[in-house]
Amino acid sequence: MATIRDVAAAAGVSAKTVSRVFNGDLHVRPETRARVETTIRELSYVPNVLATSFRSGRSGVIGIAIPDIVDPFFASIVRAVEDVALARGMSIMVANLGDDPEREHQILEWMLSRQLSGLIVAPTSDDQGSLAAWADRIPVVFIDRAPRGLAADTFIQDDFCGAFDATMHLIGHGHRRVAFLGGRLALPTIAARFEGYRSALDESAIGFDDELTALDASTRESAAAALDRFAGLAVPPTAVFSSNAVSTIAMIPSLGEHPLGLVAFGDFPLADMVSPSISVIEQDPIELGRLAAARILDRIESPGAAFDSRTVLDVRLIERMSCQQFDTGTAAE
Amino acid sequence: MATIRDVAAAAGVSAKTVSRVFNGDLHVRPETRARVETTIRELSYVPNVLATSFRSGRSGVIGIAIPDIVDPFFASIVRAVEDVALARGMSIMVANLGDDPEREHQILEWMLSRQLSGLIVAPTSDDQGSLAAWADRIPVVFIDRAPRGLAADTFIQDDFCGAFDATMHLIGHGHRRVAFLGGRLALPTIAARFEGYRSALDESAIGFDDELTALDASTRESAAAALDRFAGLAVPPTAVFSSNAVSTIAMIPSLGEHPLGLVAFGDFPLADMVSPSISVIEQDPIELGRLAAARILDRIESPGAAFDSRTVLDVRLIERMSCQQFDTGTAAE
DNA sequence: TTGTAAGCGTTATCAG
DNA sequence: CTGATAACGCTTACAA
Repeated sequence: MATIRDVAAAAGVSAKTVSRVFNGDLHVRPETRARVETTIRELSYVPNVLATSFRSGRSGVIGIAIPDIVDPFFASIVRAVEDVALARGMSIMVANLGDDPEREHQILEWMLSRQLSGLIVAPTSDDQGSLAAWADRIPVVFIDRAPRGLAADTFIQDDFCGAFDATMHLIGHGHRRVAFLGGRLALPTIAARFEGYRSALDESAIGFDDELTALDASTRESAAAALDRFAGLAVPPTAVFSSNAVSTIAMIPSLGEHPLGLVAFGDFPLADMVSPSISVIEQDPIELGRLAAARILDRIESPGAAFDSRTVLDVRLIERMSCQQFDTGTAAE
Repeated sequence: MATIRDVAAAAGVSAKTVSRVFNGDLHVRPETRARVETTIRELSYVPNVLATSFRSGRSGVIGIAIPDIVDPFFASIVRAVEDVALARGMSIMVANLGDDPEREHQILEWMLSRQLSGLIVAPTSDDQGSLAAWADRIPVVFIDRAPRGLAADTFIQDDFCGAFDATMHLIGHGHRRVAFLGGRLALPTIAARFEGYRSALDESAIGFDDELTALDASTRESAAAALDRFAGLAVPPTAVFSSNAVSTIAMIPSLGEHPLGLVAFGDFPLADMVSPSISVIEQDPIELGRLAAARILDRIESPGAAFDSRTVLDVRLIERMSCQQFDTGTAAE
């Protein structure tokens, strides 16, 4: 491994000159530059990234912490971030937070102690106040889930409106008993979707019924139990709004036994291929990732511009068949 | 940010002593140790990782390069690797290779120049000879796809037998015309599966028919075109062996129009929920990831033990409904 | 335009 | 048991 000094010696210049050539400094005589460049190639010199980042105090690494890389939604975000980062000469470090706030805390501390140049987080805990100390040292951007206890750039989608539209759509199909399925209300996304759901109910003069809410539905078993409970109610629901893709996927096996109307938040692979095909609120993880990455990069390049913006991406309903299940025939229009 | 010297000054010792305390060196008087530890806590001193890794020449980062993080198979591998790495105090750096050999080359060079402690690769190109120079400097482990032009630890699954069993299973259901769908034969996995498929044909005294192979089926459009072509054949196939999950998922929409028997390599979410449910050869990405990570860590800790092993994980057939489609009734047993 | 010297934070070496 | 010193490879000030 040739060092900058090896190159300098071989080219008969000082280390600083080699450094200048490598960093495109203009104040180098063309012939000197040419000579150094030749030597660099001959010795196949590659700067030691460890030394460079140590010296500069910046690692050139963007951290991205998400609940679960196996979820295609977050995987798409990660890929979008990687594309943007790579194009600007940075690399990414991925961390899976899971859904344990304690683990989140440990992992974020761990990542941050690695002198990241920036951090993108989709948090799982309900308070990010502990990041405040870090946030004014390095750029932190939140994605998909807004931070609590901390002001920072945030890129989310319109959870409220998406849920509102989804619920309204079911109501438009004549449903009066619409259940809410899945998700932890401690998450800002789920909380906003819950609000959207309730607003749609209010708007339609349908009272909210506590019994029609089932939060634990992340596995096939728990989703089945939730639908069973619904079926046992005095006045069972005829439709369900599923608040997240994990719950939607978990409930699919039970849909045969419980043919409920359904609109779900979050598209997923094969949503159009199961029967019935699932009507969904479509998000745009790639755009979300791109925007967050671009913002992080901007903040890294101009640390002065510390402003906290909130960008809300629109979502849209993709109508498939599941919303027509059990259609009571009293469509709104 | 307190440095080691701040702690040393505050505790009235030298930097080296603080270093010793931090690294659990035994040659420190208990009272000195106690004093230093107190100071460390008071100043909330955290060693600068950049400096440490610069000094040691090792980054403490394991690179993991895969074709596509959005593919749940590779996402599971990444997560397993992360779990193992984190438990041993290392972090991971993920890179998406795509399916462009040129991009693979650039990205691997890029990663390697970052002084990784180790690298796990599922390569996309057909020659990894260019990694040889790196491979004897840092541990490199291949996963899912065996390397070519280079000897290194490898963790793969039994592609040949999986494909053989899948094809045999279809033949057992009475099929005599079994097509092969999807995948780039340049990949060692697909090549081995193709061999398995042909061997099953041979074993059953069914001639291989070139026309029953359709490699381009990674999108819904191309998969549909492939099945259309099959249907137009003089003697069309009655069943298909799909060599990879991407092609399987791509062909699902066409299955309605072309009700072929099907066994597919690679399980995927909702494979049991589409109709017909898809019989698959199940792999174990988590075990694959765990093994590869453990090996990398071992190699990092004992660089001397440079041996090249090849571990082949078993796969197994999960029978669902798609293999019975178009059943000709002449079951083998 | 080019070079010199100093130092980023940590740890290995060698004294004491 | 503890400390001074040097060194890792690079870049920033400051000179020349």
